[in-house]
Amino acid sequence: MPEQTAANRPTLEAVAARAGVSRATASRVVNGGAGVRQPLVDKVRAAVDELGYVPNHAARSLVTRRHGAVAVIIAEPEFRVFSDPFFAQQLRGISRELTSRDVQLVLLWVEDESDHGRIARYLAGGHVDGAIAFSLHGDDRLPTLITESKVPAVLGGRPGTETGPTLPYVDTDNRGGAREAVRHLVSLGRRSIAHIAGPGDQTSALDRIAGYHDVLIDPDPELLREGHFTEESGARAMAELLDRRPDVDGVFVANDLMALGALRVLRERGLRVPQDVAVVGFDDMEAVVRASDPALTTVRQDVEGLGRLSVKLLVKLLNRPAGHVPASVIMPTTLIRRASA
Amino acid sequence: MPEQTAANRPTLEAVAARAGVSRATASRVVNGGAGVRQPLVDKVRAAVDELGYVPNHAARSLVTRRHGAVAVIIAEPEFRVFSDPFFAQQLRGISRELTSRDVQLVLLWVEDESDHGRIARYLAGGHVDGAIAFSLHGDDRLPTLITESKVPAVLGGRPGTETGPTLPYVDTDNRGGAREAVRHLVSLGRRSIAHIAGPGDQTSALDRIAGYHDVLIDPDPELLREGHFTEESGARAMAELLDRRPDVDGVFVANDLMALGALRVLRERGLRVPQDVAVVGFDDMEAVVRASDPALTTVRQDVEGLGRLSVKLLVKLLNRPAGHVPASVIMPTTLIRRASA
DNA sequence: CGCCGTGTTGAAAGCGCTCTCATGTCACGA
DNA sequence: TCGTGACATGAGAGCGCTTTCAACACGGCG
Repeated sequence: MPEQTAANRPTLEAVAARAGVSRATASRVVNGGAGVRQPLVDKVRAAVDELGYVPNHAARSLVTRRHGAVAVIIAEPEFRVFSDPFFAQQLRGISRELTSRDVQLVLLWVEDESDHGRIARYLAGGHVDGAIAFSLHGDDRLPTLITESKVPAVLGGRPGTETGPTLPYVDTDNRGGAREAVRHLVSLGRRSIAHIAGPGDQTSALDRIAGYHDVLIDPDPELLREGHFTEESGARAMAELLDRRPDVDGVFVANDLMALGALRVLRERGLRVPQDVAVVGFDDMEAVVRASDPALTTVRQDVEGLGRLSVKLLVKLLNRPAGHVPASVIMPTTLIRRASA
Repeated sequence: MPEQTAANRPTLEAVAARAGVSRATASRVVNGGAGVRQPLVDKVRAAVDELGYVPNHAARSLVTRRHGAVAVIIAEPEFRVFSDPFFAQQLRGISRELTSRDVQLVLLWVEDESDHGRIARYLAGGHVDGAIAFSLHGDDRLPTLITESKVPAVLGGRPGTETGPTLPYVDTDNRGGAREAVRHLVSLGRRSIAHIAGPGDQTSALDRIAGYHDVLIDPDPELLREGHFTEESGARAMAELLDRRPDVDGVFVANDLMALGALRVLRERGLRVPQDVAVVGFDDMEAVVRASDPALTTVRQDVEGLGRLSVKLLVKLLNRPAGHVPASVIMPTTLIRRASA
């Protein structure tokens, strides 16, 4: 491969000349070689190798109107992205899946509403073939914005109370997973089963509450407490719970991190887990589960799989017969039984 | 702004026609309007607004050979990205700084050496104006790869034992910060000062060790223990330390997370901090520091600033007079005095 | 009054590629 | 032998933009 800088890259023209074919034929070979006879294919391939030819993406996009790139929009205030592996893991799933399709990932990090204009402009600018937005909160205007930009897009996580045309989404079966967790506690013979929920502006938290209510009809409101998905808020919720309902013998906690806090408080109060109080978490986050004592029984969700799935859904959307929007996808959960329940 | 899909976007031609000027003049206005008289500037601006014109990036790149995009290469095995806010924070700094310059961020996540080919191809493909790679380990071939791709690039963090042409980098003053930490312990009158270091394949860990040695000439090797930057490894190192050198009265721990583990062990052993053993961490990671008891004295590094700085350095590199490579940049640290030392 | 420099505008080339369409080739059947 | 259809190939248009260069207008100066 000859020495070359960004400036003097060989063009398809050069490849064609070297291979003794037309630019059109060279182009066909570079794009798969369909409809070109083998000897010519070989010649062109050889020329490509010898010259170190790499197609010019801008030129290609100009004519194909495709970009081989997808925007990933993270709308999340700083603290959550940092405290929660959830995002990194989902992003990794997306990254892997895009990579395997040879599609680039353009990261758009939205800090607040003041960024909306920029995002809208970028999407409308037609720089990407599609978009994946994840982590949306109840009142987020982002889905509307994205819809208006006309860029094919999917959401990671069920959107909130958006009206208007909705985008397809992927999500974990939060409600079903919660049901399974609570049913498990019931099957252990627990009578006073509490729920430490996540923040009410996130659909995942709401869905888990719904699952709790699916199984336990009309529970004492004191048994339902809200945390912020952090260890500390889980501890606080557990403490309050014990103060008001000392008879509690089972707790379904909306995520593992809060469950960790709950376990700590139970330990501090001298209560045995699972004998006195059985605890079930949600997520099956490796680092957290490993740190827990006793080992945490929890509802596993495949976060990386969620990321991958969002890409698959987007791809389906991009290849759809015009006007047909694919259905949203819900990923199943698995109850992982360990020592805590 | 008229209804439009990705397909029927107005072109510069349309804007020019509507404004009653040539395409060339319209282009000048769109790109700042230098050398065009005010009345025409206004007319073109109006036409742009009325038509909702957005320049076609591919067409522009094709002629300017610039892309308005930078690749950010994360080379890190899964577990660290997740356990350590360091990366998200640095990424956010980069994202913010690029956004403010209207440059897009293309994320390339490198899992292992098998991805190197793909990365090299992408960089050589000339899709981006520059690259920022961060989190490199001692034997990483990535810098070489990047250098060979001829794409202007900077590194986040001092690279390891690479030979050959090195890329400019940004890094925290790990050595200076470590010196400051150890000097502080000395100033407190501590006599047996230990160091719990990070893994030996990372330059940041090595530099902090060097800083420790700068202050303490020829310390007992037993006072130096290695961890993996995790809470647990910090605890283990502290336990070993106490077993072998029960006289230890000061510890400089290479990061806050390990310091947290060290504090836990000290507490478990009934030792008072700082009275019996003074502890200094490194990073000043908010979430960790908040969880520590007593409040952790630590060396603050501005991680987000590091990310921003890497962008600034790259910009300098891109605008350099040919052949002139800007110098690497080291960011200063600050000792934050709290209760633990 | 003519010339020249300065500043503004437009015509047109061309960035590197894809893709349509016309042309050519070849095997086969009539 | 010739026509025919299937397939392979090349010529060339054109994607939307920037940028050079020529043309032109205008004012000041000799």
